[in-house]
Amino acid sequence: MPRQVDHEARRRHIAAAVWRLAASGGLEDATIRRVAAEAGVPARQLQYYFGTREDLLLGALELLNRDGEAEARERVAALGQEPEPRDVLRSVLLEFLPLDESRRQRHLVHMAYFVRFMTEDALRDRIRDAPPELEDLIAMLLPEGRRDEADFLLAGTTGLQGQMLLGQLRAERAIELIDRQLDRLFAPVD
Amino acid sequence: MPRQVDHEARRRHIAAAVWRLAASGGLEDATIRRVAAEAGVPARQLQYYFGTREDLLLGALELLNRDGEAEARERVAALGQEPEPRDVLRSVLLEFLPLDESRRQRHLVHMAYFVRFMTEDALRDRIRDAPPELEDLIAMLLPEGRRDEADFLLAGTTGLQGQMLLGQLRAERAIELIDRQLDRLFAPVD
DNA sequence: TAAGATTTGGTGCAACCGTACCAATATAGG
DNA sequence: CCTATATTGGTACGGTTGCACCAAATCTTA
Repeated sequence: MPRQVDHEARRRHIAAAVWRLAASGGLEDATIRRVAAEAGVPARQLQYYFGTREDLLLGALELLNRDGEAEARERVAALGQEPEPRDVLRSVLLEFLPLDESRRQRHLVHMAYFVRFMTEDALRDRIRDAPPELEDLIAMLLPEGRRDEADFLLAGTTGLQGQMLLGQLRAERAIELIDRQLDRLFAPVD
Repeated sequence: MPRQVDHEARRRHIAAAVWRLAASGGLEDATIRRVAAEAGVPARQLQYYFGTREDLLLGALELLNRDGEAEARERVAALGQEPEPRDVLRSVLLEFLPLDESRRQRHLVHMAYFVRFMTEDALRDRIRDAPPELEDLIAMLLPEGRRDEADFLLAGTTGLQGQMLLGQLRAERAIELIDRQLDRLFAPVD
């Protein structure tokens, strides 16, 4: 057997270049040649490790999501052994806001893929799984499991995400708005 | 003077082709040649009426927004002479949901422009004006003018928009969620 | 060491891109 | 009718795109 290479690492290195380009100029900027230049590798290497451009964009998205979930899980775990439901919920929601460069880039890239999410079947399936379980989780963390409030809370958070990405909303204000909603939802019942 | 042509009509006809392509495949599908074919006019005509491709995309967005505002104003006006604040607010919020093909396409196209909104200065300015006044309006329509609730209500609505566009949420459910929030916000104070 | 599969490098091609350019055409005023 | 000008048509060009293809290089195992 010949020389072995860490495929995962190479793919991640290339994917990171895709993310940077897609975040700054949309998917149309993520051409094979441009990505190769951004990653500092010959264009041929992208062919070898991903195949077609379509496969490259799909693979880059897959890695992005994997990284994002890992990061999110880490931050929730950092809350300690037996965290309050409210703190867990707050942490989950804040994961959707671009509060650091990592999250900002991730959400930006997601926006770049958005139109394709709706028209291309391969991508459609890839996101139709996650959301329901996420809304279940939020509903469970809420007192009395109020489903309507859980759904709107998540919708509101993603809405704030969009406003932040557009530079229309500062982080402090977004967090404040979420905390006010949490205040209300976790208020003692009269 | 030679033959005169209704410029506005021609531009709108071409812009509609841009919308259709951008809604189905993103901005990268809206090439000059493709738009021309979609509109059924020679490519040269796009040059004449819009200039460069950048100008075309900008102009198409401008017309889209103009149409959208007109449609929205119409629907609010249809509420009658002295509508209840709650009905006005509900109507404004529902304008953000893709409840018919017109709105669906409009929001879809906006998503296609999203990444550019953030990176290109020419587009940045074009949207930084509207939002504050919209949030003011919502806050005014709310009892006691609760600014925090107004802001989160708008964010939640745009969040629901995204979920609907992705096919994760049905229209009835989205409207129900909004109505539940309105129930709460317009509930008589104890 | 020999072998053979894995990994690279570079290049070529057909298709498409945006747009500049030049003629031809059509029509409203004189 | 005639002419000036708004409008259209078609094309050509330099550049980029995705990808297929062929050789060379590299390293592990037998």
